[in-house]
Amino acid sequence: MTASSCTNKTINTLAEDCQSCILSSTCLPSAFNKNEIEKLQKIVSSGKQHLRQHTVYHQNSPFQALYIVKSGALKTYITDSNGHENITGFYLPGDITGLESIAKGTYLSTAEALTDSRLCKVHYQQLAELRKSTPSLSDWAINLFSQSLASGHEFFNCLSQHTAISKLATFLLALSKRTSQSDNYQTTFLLSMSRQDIGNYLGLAYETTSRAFTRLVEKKCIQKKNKEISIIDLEKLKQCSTLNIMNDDELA
Amino acid sequence: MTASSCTNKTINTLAEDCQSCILSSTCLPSAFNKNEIEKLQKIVSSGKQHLRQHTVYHQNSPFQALYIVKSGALKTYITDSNGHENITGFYLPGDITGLESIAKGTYLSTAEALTDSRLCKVHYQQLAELRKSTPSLSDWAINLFSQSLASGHEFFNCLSQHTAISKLATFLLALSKRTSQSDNYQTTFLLSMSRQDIGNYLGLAYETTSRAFTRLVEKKCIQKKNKEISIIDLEKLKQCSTLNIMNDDELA
DNA sequence: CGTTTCCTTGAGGGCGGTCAATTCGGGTGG
DNA sequence: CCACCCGAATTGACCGCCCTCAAGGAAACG
Repeated sequence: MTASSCTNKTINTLAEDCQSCILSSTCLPSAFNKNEIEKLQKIVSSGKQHLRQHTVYHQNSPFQALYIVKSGALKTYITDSNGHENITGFYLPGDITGLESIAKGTYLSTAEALTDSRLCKVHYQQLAELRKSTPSLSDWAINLFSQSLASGHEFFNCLSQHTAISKLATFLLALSKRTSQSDNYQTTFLLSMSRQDIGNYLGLAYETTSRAFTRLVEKKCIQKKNKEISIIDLEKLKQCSTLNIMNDDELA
Repeated sequence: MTASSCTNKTINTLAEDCQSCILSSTCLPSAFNKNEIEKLQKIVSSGKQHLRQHTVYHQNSPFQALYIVKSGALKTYITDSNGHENITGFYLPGDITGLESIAKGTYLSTAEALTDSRLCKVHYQQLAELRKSTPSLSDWAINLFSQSLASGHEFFNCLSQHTAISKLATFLLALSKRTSQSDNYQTTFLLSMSRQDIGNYLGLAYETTSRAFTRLVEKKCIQKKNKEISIIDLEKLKQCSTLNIMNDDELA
C-alpha cells in the first residue's frame, strides 16, 4: 500500500514504519542501526488508534507491553482502596508509558486516552530478548529510565510548592517545555486534560485550579482561550512558579 | 587481614567484600555469578564512613558514581533559585542514590548523611563497561530502575493526599515497610530524619508535622519516644493514610 | 436546539502556615 | 554528678489559603 493509493489518512499513518516515524530520532529506533531496525519493527504494532476515554490498559492486569504516544495524549491513574482515582502522570507524543510496571509484572496504574490518540505497542518480553543481541538498546533504556526518574523529581518539586498558583505555574512551564520537544518553552500550546485532571494531579480542588488560571491571566502571565494557553510573560510565570508566598504588589 | 586480627570494628567492616556483604542478595552482587564478582569488587569502594551532615555529592557537580547505603541514612535535596532546599528523597540501607543523574551527567541533587553512615561508591563509567561483558547486569539495572519509578509513584500518592495526617501516615507506612527490607511492616523503627526534614519532604510546616504526630498518638495509631516510632494499630494507621477528610468519631 | 459536561465565580468554614513561647533532650564543661 | 546551653520538638493563638457547597455560564455533543 502506497500513500497515494490510500485516501484514508488514518490507514496511511497506520502503515508508517519506525524508520520513517517523525519520533524516530528520540524514540526506540534511535537505539538501532539500519540493519537491525527490522528486528524492532517486528515487535512493534505502530500507530493504532485509541479513541478519547478509551482505556489502554488496566491497573493490576498483567504487564505485557509498553506504549509510546505517537499523537494525542494519555493519562495514568491509580485507583485506591476507597475507589478514588489519583492521576500519576500525563503522556505526550514521544513519551513511553508502563516503565514503572516492569518490575512487578502487573500494571501499577490504568492508562486512558485524553484525546483521540495513536499509540505504538511494544511487546516487552520480545524487547527484552532484543537487548541480548543489541547492547546499545540497554544503554538507551538506562538513559531513558534515568530521564524518567529526573522528570519525576521535577514533579516532586511541583507538588511541594505550597500555593495553588505556584503549583499551576510549575505545571504549565513543564508542559510548555515538553510540548516543544526541546529545552525551549513553547509559547502557545493546547491543554489536552481537563481542569479536573490538572487539579487531581496537583492535589488541588478543580475550582481552585480554575481560580489559579484566572489569577495567572489577571497577572498577565498567560492568556487562555478554552484549552489553548499562551505564555505572554515567561519570566513572570517563572517567578510565580518559585514563590511560595505571593506578593501581589510585585506581580500585579 | 582477618576479622580476628582486627580490633577496630570500623576497619573490619571497611574490609568487607561484596560477596560477604549482608545486602548482597538484593544489591549489585546479585547480578553477578561467583566468577564475575571480582570484576565488580574492583570498581566498588566498600563501606566508607560518612559522618552526620557530611555532603556525599553536590548538586550540579559532575556525575561520577552511584552510592549505595550500607548502614545509616541519606537525604537528597534540590536547592532552587531562591536558595530554598527541597528534599527529594530519603535513602536507607540497600538503597542506591544518583540514578536520576545518569542521563544529564551532573548530579541533580545534593546528598547528605542524616546519621553516621557507611556508603559503597560505584564508579558509573566502569559499571557501564561491565554491562558489556555481563548481560545480566542490564537486566538487573532495568528492574532496579522500574522499582525506583514505582516507588516514586507511591510518593506521588503520598503528596497528593490532602490532609497532613494522611500524608504523615502514608509516609510512616512506607518507611515501616522499607525498614523491614521486605513486604511486611516493621512495627518499631527509628526515624533518622528530623521533623523539619519530614515536613519539607511532605510539603508541610514542621509544626504541622509535629501536630500530625501528636494526633496519630492521640488516635492510638502509633507510639513515639523521641525518634523511635512504634505502630500499635496498623489498620487504623492505614485508614488514616487513605482518608482525605478525617472523621474523628470513627478514629478517635 | 436541547442536553450534557466542563468551566467559572461566589460565600462560608476548616485546615494548615506563621509567629511565638515553652518544654524536652543531648552534649559540654565544671 | 550536676548545671548549663543549644537545638529540636511541642503547643498555643491568629489568620489566610484552599476545600466545600452552590449557582450560573460556556462549550461540546448529538
